[in-house]
Amino acid sequence: MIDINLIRTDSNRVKENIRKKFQHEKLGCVDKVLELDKRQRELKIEADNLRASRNKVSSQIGLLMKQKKLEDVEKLKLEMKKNNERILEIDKELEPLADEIRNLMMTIPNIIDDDVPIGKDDSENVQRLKVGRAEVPQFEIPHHADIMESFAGLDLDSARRCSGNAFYYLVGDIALLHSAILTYARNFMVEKGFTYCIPPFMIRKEVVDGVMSFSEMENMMYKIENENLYLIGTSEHSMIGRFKDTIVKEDSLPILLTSYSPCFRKEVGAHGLEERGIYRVHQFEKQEMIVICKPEDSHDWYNKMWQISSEFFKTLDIPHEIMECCSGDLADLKVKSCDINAWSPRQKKYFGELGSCSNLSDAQARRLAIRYKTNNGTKFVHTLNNTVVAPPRMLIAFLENNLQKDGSVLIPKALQPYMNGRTKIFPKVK
RNA sequence: GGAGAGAUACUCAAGUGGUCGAAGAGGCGCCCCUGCUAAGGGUGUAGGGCGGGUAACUGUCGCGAGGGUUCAAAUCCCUCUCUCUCCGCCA
Repeated sequence: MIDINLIRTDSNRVKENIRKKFQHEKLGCVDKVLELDKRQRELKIEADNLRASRNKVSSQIGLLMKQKKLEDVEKLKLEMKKNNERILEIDKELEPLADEIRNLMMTIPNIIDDDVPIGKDDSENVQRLKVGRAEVPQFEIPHHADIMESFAGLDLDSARRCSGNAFYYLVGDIALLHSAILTYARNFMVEKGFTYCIPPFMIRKEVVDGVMSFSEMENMMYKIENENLYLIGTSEHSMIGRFKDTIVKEDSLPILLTSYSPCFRKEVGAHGLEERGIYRVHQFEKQEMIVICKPEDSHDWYNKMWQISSEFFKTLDIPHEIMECCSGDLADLKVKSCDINAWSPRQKKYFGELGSCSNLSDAQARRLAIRYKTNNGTKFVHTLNNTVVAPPRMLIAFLENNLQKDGSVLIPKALQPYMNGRTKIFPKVK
């Protein structure tokens, strides 16, 4: 939700932003908000004036009561009855007006950053950076599910029987690798100055509404039956929720956190849920980074954050690219966002979303009332989030890029301490 | 799950129908004292949301949320939510 003042003072900018995002059907919302807002203010002024006179008369009545001038009191009471009827009328008209404005405001997207590339959808995202040598080896790289199976490391059949489609068992070295990557990622972030945090894995509806748009919620969140609780889709949700309705100290900013959590996603509407392997699943684990900072600093933090991800990937010998999301691919709450895609020597292209770095500016802060105090009043903070690593997906890239011709997989130096010093793992199944 | 207590501004906290933007305190500003620190004395100051006004200023709403009673509600009534404490259960 953007500041309504921006619509009042510079509605063209808001409209221009909507055009940039190719959501032309929402252009009418802006004028509608202006119109409703005008009417709302007119009514409010009238009601405020009526209330002012009521307040005045009420204290008069108090005085007259003391002087026992009862007939005057009765006269005034009658007057106020009429007064109140009109107030009630106005309130009735005001009530749906406020809801309508709020609903419209919720659909108006956040103002995107000036340097976000303009484009309709993800096909127009722009490559910002390429790191590592994207090579195709002499031998053929099998599908990641096959690689895992060669290590006896993946059991999808049992997972389907136990939990259904898009669940998985990781076993043995593959499972160890999974956990090693997470632990490594956690320590990596702590060394960058981030504080490690384990958040709740379920959150209340109010927090859900604060951190994501309605359509995202519908497609992602699992609700707990008979409870006002949802399973988190990412620790970002509970990490930002941690600050709901708080005023943080100015000198505590920026707040740098790295959190671990399992993530649960319905993936409704996502294509290829039936696709083989563990690319798209209902449950995965993730190390996340969160930054809460002053508005003027969010731009810089955004750049720092995706660079940290890139550096992390580099230490795991994963060639990757940073793709800047174009205007049309940007979720409505986001000001700017980029994906980190890993090289797939099997598919011979970069593949999707091993991580996603976003600047939400004050969108979440506004909804959740997260502020900090300055010399002249309180201001909304800015919130940013970025994936450090989500191991199931990372495993795909990791295995493909570190696979050797003989079927073994190299463990990069950085990861070796977390794999009991092993430099290589070997397939179990011939 | 059972029982009890509570929710007031940045924080703590007083306040049971009219003079409550809401006592008091912390905080914050300035000054003094103490050679650091901890602490002490004096003095000043502000206060949230939404409106109107170039501005000084001004109107209104606000005391967990939503309803109700009343000319008038932090205060009375109803419903709901959340928090804390104790007990129970359990990694």
